[in-house]
Amino acid sequence: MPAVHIHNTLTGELAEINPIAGAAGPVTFYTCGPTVYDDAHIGNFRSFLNADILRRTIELTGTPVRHVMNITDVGHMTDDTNADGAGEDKMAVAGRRLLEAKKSGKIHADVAIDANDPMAIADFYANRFLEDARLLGLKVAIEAQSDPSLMPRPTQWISQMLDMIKQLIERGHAYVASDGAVYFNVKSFADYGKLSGNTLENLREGEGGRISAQHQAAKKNPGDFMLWKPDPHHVLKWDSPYGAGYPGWHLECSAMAAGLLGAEIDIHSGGEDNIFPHHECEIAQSRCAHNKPSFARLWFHTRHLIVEGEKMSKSKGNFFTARDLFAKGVTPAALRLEITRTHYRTNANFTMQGLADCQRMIDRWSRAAEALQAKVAAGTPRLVGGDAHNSASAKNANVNANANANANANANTSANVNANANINTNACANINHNAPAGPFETALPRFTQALCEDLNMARAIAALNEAVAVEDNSACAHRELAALHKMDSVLGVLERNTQVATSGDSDFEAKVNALIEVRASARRNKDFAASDRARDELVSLGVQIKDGATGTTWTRAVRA
RNA sequence: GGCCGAGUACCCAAGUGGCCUAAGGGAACGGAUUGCAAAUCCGUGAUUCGUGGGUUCAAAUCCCACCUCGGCCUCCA
Repeated sequence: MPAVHIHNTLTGELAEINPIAGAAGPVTFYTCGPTVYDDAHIGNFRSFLNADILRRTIELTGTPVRHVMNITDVGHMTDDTNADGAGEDKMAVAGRRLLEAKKSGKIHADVAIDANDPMAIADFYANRFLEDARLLGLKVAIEAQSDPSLMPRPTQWISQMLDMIKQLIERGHAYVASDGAVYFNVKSFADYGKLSGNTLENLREGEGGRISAQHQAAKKNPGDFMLWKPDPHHVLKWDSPYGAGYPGWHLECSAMAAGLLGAEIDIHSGGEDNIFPHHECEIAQSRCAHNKPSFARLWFHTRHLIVEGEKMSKSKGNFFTARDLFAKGVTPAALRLEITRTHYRTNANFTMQGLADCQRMIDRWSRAAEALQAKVAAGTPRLVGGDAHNSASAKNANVNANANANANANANTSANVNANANINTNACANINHNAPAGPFETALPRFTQALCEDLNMARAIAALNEAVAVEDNSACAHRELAALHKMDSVLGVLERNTQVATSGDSDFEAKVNALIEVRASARRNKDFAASDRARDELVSLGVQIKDGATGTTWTRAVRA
């Protein structure tokens, strides 16, 4: 198995992933998740899904991963000029927006939520986020259903944050300033700036226009950042030795990563905008509080997504949320592929055309999977040795394929296949070990290699596409299907290539099915004028029909 | 102003010194199929890599300048 190599923001070089826990893993991986004061947009999801692709790639090479992603339910400050201190909590702003959304009908008025309760707002959006994330195949969100600790929320970690502050003060890295707030002293940490390439000199005071003079005056150095803000009137506050208030937002990830993964971790990921200040500050806090030579060994940052060639930002309002797109009829699979297929360190250009391109690719892969499935079910593979072929094995084809996909890391040599056969004695009963490797088995090592080289998705996808274009009946369908599933274990699209149901679908479905029946009977009677009328009507309803060997199927056409 | 990325066909996008007269996908066009379509299948497609110089036997790839776009410089994935 090739080792995974990833560009490390901290060193600027390609680094091999060598788990702290040893070669057998697990790799400890922390991802900065969303702040749930609004629905996550596709740019957010690009960062989360790239982390998911990395995690699945590591798993593809046989190393388990312990992946943690926070859901931030503490409001970060919204007032730009007071980013280091006061300002309105985002949850309070979200509450107002919720009320407006209800008024305008964007959110059903009967959604029971108290817009004045920040925790209720956070819960509301966290649940919507988790729905979207699971639809998109974000593995950590799926795992969190059985182990919620994998997606921690900072409001549950306040005491650990206070412990860290205490440590930092005791070790001389933090101080209580004249304004009552606790700050981290950046001059006490020599490596401050190493991640972002910023030197304290280059961080010219106030250049971003977001530091208030009032707070600057209280700090020892202009670059010092807040660890605790006493504010007895804030919407969210906790007791502390420094007065009732709330923690500095960089602290939450440090505390949760340490608590759930360890004081030193293998990988930490986020969007490129997290590099500075968020991750720079995390490194400073974590290393100083825990007295360790490193925090995360490897920093993985995804560049931003642009939309139809233009910059996307919340303030401009030209962004899509995942659910916007699902409502238009975009499949989760197509969205997942569209926002992960471009290399994570380049700005990806999201387009509706690109979404359609991805859909066509996925549809073709799905057909290939179905064709292989059918061959497996039909017992097509030439059998070697004994009574392997029976109906039970055909019935289990699906299960078998998945079992193989998981166990069969490198199906290139017969030795490997035999090893797997021993593991899955029954499951592999009708595998033909003597058949030559088919196109998918041949593509798998190329696919894996491409991903191991800094997640080269384009090359991995090309390897798969080239395999799909080749028909090879001499290969064992079982093994071919396993190889295809193995590739999809990273891409994660085959399982979610269906449109998300919207409310009111059942009436619509009945109407569509009726029209399809009208058209079918008109065609049987060779009344083509009538059948074309029915077809036109279906098109105007936004329905796309496909005439297949077994009848007519339909999907909602994707609206622009 | 400082630091950091990127510009490859109509679109998305690999390739970072010779296997490049540039991968893969989509669009378009031609063919097969279809009552006609859609879907599907097959085929065609950049002598050229933002612009101008330079280095080299050899450049999309290295160097210099310029243009354009994006990110960070204490809200942001």
